[in-house]
Amino acid sequence: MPYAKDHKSKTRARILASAHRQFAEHGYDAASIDDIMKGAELTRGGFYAHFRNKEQLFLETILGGVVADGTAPWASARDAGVSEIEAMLRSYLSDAHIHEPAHRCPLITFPSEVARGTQDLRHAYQRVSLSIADALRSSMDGEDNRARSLAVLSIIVGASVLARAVSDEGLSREIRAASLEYALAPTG
Amino acid sequence: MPYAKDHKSKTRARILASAHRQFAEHGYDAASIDDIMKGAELTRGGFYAHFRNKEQLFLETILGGVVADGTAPWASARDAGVSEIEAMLRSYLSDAHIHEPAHRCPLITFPSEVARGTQDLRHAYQRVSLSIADALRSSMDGEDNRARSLAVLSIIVGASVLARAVSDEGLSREIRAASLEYALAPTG
DNA sequence: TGTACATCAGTGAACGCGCGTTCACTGATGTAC
DNA sequence: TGTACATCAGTGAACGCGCGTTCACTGATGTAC
Repeated sequence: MPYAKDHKSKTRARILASAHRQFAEHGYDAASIDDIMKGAELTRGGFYAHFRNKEQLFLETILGGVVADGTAPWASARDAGVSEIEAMLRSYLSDAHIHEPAHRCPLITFPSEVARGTQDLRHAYQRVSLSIADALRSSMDGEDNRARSLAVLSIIVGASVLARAVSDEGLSREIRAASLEYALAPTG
Repeated sequence: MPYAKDHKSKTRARILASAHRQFAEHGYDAASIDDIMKGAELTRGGFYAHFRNKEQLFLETILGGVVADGTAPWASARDAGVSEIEAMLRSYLSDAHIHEPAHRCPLITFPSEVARGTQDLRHAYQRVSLSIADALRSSMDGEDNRARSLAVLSIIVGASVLARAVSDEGLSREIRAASLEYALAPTG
């Protein structure tokens, strides 16, 4: 047993973290394995000892978002004086989350890539979607909230996608504010 | 004057149409100028007589969506027995629009590419966003609907993005149905 | 009406480049004695 | 405690390939006479 037994898994995690950054910033095609490995302080050849190929790395990058992580913007949160659901939505739509270069949530960082991708990729994206919808749902009042949680997920995903792709920061904020209000409004 | 005077502009339009198809199906990076030109029944060298480079072609592809087009899914429409806004939302979220390979609306076809793109690209995306929001707004009852039109735009964009990227067709429909209902619900 | 010509849209070979992936190797390190 | 060894994570040159872009050219066509 050369090397400690968690040595390889730690290296693998470093590659995944670097991959997330590179994919988020440049997109799937434009992020190169060379740059990803450099970001993990390794050289390109070592990549294939950890992942089958680039496609599998991307899939794991997306699935990484589903891992329980208390700092994720869709994690349960509670600010002073606002409901749990409001705190989650505000965090998800915050300037910090929208403009972070290595965007946390795969749903709004890789929508085009996944829509054009393999069934495996879409399956991973679906898992993340349902996981976030469940997190939203469990912080909503009332019962039988499945439909409402999916609609609210649509709102925050749409608002985030638009907010990031629009050129005017004022409009970006306006879209998020209008969407937040709409998402929180009671429906009959 | 060799060639009729609309000859070049017709060729240009053919290239744009082919580009939209290729970009929508494969994404910006994976769509090659070679394939785009083949789709317009031309060869690669001729491209640069029509467009400065690939980037400019992409920008014009996105702006093409803003052009008045009665057949666009966000165009004014009226089905029997439903309000104008409901007809528009149903059309936008229909199976036909969501699963069309050469997806019509640039907002849901190129979100990742634009978010990572140049200011010019985001400006074009913003113009399309506002144009569709205006179309929604003008078919809404009541006044001062700017905020509501932006929120509804977020819902249909988010629902479409999720619906296309998810692996299960049943979930895709469920997301769209829940989002449609939420978008049409009166808010207070 | 028929022909020579000038124009310029379109051709296709060529360019340099960076990509994903492979592979023979190197060398750091835990274990056995 | 000290040393030789086997292991295997990581290296980096090399591969074939397709990309965006350039450019010298070809040849179809409207116009002038």
